[in-house]
Amino acid sequence: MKNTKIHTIYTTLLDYFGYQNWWPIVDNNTSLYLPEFRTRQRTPAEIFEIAVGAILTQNTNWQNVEKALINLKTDSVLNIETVRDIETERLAGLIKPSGYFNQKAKKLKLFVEFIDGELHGDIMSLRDFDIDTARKMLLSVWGIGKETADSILLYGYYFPIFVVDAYTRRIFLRAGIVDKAMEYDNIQGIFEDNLPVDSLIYREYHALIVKLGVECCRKKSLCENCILREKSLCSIEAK
DNA sequence: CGCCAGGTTGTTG
DNA sequence: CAACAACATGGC
Repeated sequence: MKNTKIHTIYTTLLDYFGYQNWWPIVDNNTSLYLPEFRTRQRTPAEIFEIAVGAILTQNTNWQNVEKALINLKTDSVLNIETVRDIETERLAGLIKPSGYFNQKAKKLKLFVEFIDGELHGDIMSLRDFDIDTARKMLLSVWGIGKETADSILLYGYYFPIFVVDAYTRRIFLRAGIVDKAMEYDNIQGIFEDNLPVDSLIYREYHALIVKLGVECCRKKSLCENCILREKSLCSIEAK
């Protein structure tokens, strides 16, 4: 059975916040969110940057990730060849602002090993696998879990796969649509079963969820500002 | 100063 | 299998 609330919340957030144009690309020391990202295919360089950003943003705010990406770009390190050749210690130093820098440096190295090995150096070739295979391939890489894999697949390659993150859990827990014990794939299924199979909708919806999470649905919620509460789509008491 | 951020992995009961 | 620890920086 269809849960129309899932789609209603999407259109409500889109009306209120507008298109988010994710995933950002860093240029001239700022993150760019361009309308063209909604329609045009990503270039190999962009896909690599999106994947690096997805790894660096694990449990880390974007502001810190942006600093790390700026460091990488400034030193011309944000490409497969250079990440392959750079010393792990120097890579870790460049991404220090994003936190967990030793682990993340290792993750970036292993991701490039994956591209070299499984994809024969061609990052675009992941597109040619079916969605389940591509996901399993990414999940086999140490340091890439479900959210990171799905972010790469959705925002890099436009595979129609819904990204579930901490904000998704929190917002839809508070809205009474998911429960605390629900697992990642289960929550993902709720969205995919109640929305058109459409990469653009999945991309914008997840970005809008993050927008609402940052602006209103924080750990200490700011319900007085929340459009979902205003539209009676979420009924928790403000605390 | 304490809290927290667009998670993942490893360990323990 | 669930709960918990480890990983770490910078902004508010």
